[in-house]
Amino acid sequence: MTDPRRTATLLPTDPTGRAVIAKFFRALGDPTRLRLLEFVLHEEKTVTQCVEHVGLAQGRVSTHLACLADCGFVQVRREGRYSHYRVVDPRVAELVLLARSLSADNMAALSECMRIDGQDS
Amino acid sequence: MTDPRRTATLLPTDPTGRAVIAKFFRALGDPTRLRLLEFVLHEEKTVTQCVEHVGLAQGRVSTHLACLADCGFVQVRREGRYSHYRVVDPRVAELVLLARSLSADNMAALSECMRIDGQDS
DNA sequence: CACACCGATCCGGATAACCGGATGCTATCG
DNA sequence: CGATAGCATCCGGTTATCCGGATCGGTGTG
Repeated sequence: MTDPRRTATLLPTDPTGRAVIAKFFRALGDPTRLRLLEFVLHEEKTVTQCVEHVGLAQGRVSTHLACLADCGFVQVRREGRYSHYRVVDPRVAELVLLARSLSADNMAALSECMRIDGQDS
Repeated sequence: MTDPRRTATLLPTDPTGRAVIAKFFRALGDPTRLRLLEFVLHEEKTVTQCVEHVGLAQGRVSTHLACLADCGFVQVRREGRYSHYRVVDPRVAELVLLARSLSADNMAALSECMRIDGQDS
């Protein structure tokens, strides 16, 4: 940021913003972020609460939450020295549920797919 | 396949299969795969057609398609030496449209999110 | 005002994912 | 039956992503 030139996204590598949609999906493609998303789905949580919940370093959790906020999945509400995160848009839950139902029919193949996260043996 | 121990996914790191869902989303988190998915959304395409469409190496495209198939987004139909790929489940289009509508409201923040694909300046 | 608390950002290091090019396998064609 | 076309898989290299630990700003508290 602090970008002098406003040409940040002039030629977005593709006409329909596919790269942006891909980024959007990648934000959901991390177990920790998914976990955090579920955690703040129904009620506001502070960063510290999230840290306790997922058990990762505070800096990491803060970054994950900021990422989710950038991508529009969660909202931040600052109050004194606390930051409260929460999901507001109901389409978020809808999206996750749709993904869950879609992947339920393919759990086997999906979990054996070595082309993503190829952990063998 | 050829799996001696059937304990492939005994303790999947999380109870609800969050890791699998994350994998599922990551499959959609690549611009090329997204492009291929759209390409085979309404009609069957061979690998060669896909290669011509996206302009990447044949082996790469083949792998991308296999990945999409593993994750249940597309189906394969083998005919002679041709492999025809296609989207069958209508929920796939639904999922992508939902993502598009959700990200549309956050294009600005999303495209500037440096925490994913941090390409600066 | 000094101090503890909360949260955001920066840093190097480790791992996963993407890529092109080469190779192998099967099916069709001449 | 040799040659070729269509796909799938393997390989080394580059880039992105995730991580913990350290640091820095801002906010209350004693």
